[in-house]
Amino acid sequence: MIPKKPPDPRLAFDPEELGLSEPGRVFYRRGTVAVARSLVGAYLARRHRGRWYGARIVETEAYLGARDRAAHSWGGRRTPRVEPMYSDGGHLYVFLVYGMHHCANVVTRREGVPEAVLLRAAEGPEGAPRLAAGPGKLCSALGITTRDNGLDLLADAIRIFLPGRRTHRRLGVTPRIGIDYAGAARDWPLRFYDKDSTSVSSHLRHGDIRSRRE
DNA sequence: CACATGATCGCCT
DNA sequence: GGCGATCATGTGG
Repeated sequence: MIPKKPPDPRLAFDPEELGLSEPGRVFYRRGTVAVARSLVGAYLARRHRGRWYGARIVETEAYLGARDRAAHSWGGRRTPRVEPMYSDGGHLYVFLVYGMHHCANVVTRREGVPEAVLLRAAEGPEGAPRLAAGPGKLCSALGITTRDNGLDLLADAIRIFLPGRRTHRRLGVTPRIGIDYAGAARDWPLRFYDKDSTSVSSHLRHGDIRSRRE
């Protein structure tokens, strides 16, 4: 069989040592904005050849299904590519953009409600600087490709781990990136990020949003 | 630092 | 046939 693309060895980590735990299905079935906020500070992890590799998520975006012009499922579009967005909360939706970069999404809500959270950036340990600072780089660092499309985050080799309670985190909110075509939805405040992380994606790193004029 | 551009291909119209 | 839920590199100020 064809070997999967391996994760970057610098992302090796131990969920138990960090005191992390996995959420249940109900976590993912909540409102998409709530899930997007909760995932900032959580860990995206992959089991590869008996070891865990993972990175702490520092930036996410919510995509609100049929009513959201920026979402692939806008207007209820249901094509083979988008199909995983219609699955039950807690599944993975991976797609290819610009012919070369992959983007990973966590599906939310119930089966039939096509909403998801785009994982835009994550950070590894010291020594892996900005390895996953962008949606394409995040997938590249963990070796996530369309082969992983549709995986169940509660059963398969890609998982989400939540940090312990009282974990410090300052959450920033802005409009989403790269969706200027989306009409009014362009300005919805659906991007969430860790204000104290240096690994957010490169567009707005040194501060706030650029002015958006029509 | 602020743009501009090229690479590259699956998906949708 | 056109265009992205991107990124690295190159130009100019």
